[in-house]
Amino acid sequence: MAATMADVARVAGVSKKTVSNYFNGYPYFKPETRARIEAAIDELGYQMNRAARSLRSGKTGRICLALPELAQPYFAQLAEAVVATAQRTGYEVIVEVTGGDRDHELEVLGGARTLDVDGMIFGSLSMRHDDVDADGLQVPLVFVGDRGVSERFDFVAVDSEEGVREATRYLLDQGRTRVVALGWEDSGDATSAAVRTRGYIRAHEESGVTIDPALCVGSPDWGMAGGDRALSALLETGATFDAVAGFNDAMALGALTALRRAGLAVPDDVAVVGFDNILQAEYSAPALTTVDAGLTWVAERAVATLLQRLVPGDGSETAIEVAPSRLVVRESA
Amino acid sequence: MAATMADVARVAGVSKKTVSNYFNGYPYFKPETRARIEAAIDELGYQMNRAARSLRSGKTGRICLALPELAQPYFAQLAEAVVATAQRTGYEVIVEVTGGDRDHELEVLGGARTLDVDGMIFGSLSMRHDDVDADGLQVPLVFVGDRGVSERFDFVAVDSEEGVREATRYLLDQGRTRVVALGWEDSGDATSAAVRTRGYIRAHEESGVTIDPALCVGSPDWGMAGGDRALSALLETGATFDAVAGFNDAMALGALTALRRAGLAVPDDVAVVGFDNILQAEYSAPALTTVDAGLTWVAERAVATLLQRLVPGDGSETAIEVAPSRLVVRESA
DNA sequence: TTGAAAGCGCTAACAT
DNA sequence: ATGTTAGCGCTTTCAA
Repeated sequence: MAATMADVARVAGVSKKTVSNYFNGYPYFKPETRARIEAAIDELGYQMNRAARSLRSGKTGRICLALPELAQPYFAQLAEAVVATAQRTGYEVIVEVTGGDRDHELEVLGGARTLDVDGMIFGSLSMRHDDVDADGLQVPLVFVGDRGVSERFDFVAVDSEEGVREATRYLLDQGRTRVVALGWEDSGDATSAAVRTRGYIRAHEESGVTIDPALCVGSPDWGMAGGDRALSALLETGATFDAVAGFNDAMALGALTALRRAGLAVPDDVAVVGFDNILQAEYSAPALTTVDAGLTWVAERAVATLLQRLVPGDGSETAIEVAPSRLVVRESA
Repeated sequence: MAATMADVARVAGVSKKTVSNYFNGYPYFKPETRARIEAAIDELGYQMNRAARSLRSGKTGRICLALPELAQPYFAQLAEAVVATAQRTGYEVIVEVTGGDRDHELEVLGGARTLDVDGMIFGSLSMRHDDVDADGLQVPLVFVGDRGVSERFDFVAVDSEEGVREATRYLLDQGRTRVVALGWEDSGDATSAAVRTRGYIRAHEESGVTIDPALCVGSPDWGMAGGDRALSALLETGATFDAVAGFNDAMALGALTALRRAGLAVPDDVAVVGFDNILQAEYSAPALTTVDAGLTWVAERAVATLLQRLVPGDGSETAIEVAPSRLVVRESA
């Protein structure tokens, strides 16, 4: 049987409460008391029972990170940064993969209590935020995603509209006029796709270039496979274009593959830009011009904001923070 | 205040135990009792307090997945598969990122109790397994890694020696004779690098090709950056070679970048193979010939083996399972 | 600066 | 097929 706090107290010749104080960072100890406690802990190899502490204190020391997927480099890199930041602050991270499935997302959202976490960070592509029941939440929640998709929660946002606008402008400013919108979605919805589409449109308006609807291709899958498929399909139609604005790096990377298969030179025949600046963007052939979306900054702010909410007396306003982003020019455009 | 089981019992007009039975899958219920309980749960929006359940039952319903990093596609894909499999079985996954740091690894290993998990899956590159204190473990543990690095724990292994041998043979059988060993480590240690190095050596022995020590390059970083750096450095020395055997896909992908920068054609001047078959291998330019290491299979077996150990009466032998692997030929070789 | 007692919400053991 | 009792190991009053 593993040692309990009572055992430690007995061996150290103090009360349970004193040992508890020790573990909770209580500062006032006779040096001798502290030494005796530490010796007892050592001798018994005592490790605290977290379930008991949770039950009593109502805190778990865990947060949940819910993501549509983990295999996508963007989410993997976000997750690594979140886990690293949380670890540094003494929190553990439960990772939930929702598959971008709305029902699963809502289930996770409503299940914080069963999940047994103090708070949640939610990175979502699929969920519309306006119909989330904010009052039904059992723990603090921080969203991570595209600026503009929500105003009602703590939100660490990537200014993807501005980023895609900037990337598209970079293409247009080169004199390219037929730019494929890879990820297009012209809905009024507050989705990542719709937000980024607006950036693409604004760039064209600014440059006075007319958008050809034939170059606006959506993709249900925002991974490399999806980008490849969408662009290959476009190529099949016989459409001509001199650039591709991928609404994320993975799709842009997929587009690179499709172009290579078609024998088109990048950037000579077709220039390509992405958005996110995932690690892989630097190692594609050619290396991908993209917009750095401040992944690490986002992760750190998300954790910091959440932990702030966990502080008992916290009454600060709902925070919307926007990550700094910047164009990263490489060979593909 | 959130509802407790006692509240549910009162509203349903039954005892706490009956409600508890309901949640624990007890099958014998009067239909009416079941309906009353469900109505009460609904009415109160009851969600069980997991901390209390854990404290009492000694089970947490959580496992820990410890990995050197998450941003590497191989680990990200492994993690996604582990999380998905665990979710399917009703377990949550706490992800720990060790940074491949031995001290951190040992800390995680010894901290299962404080971590509050029922078991652990440990994917490690850095840890030597022979000095892990098997008796000090507080929960069942399953290792995931290269075959041959451990015999003392439940182990779901990738036969990387055989895989690298096969990949290297594929190069040698083409008549290539100067094959770079990217990831080389000629230590007697049971590390991934050493194991894969043996595969490279065996392939050469079989083919009767002499290994040039100048082509054996190690890399502290097994990511794309590391592969790029190591191969670039080799190129600097003026070494000539007609192929590269990357001991994992990420390094092979980095090598592709280095070769392109040097103006070398793949596979005409230099053929490249990797190991793992991560998703990205299909989308590099050119697409990477590699060995599929059965990532998903590994994740599923690891979870299944761990859950088997969690079954109370389980007394089965330590299991060493080896994942099926197979060469995947693409354009790069 | 430390101690004693109560109780968090659940399940195990036993009873019926 | 359902109820009663006890207690898991901690933290939280309250007291000294």
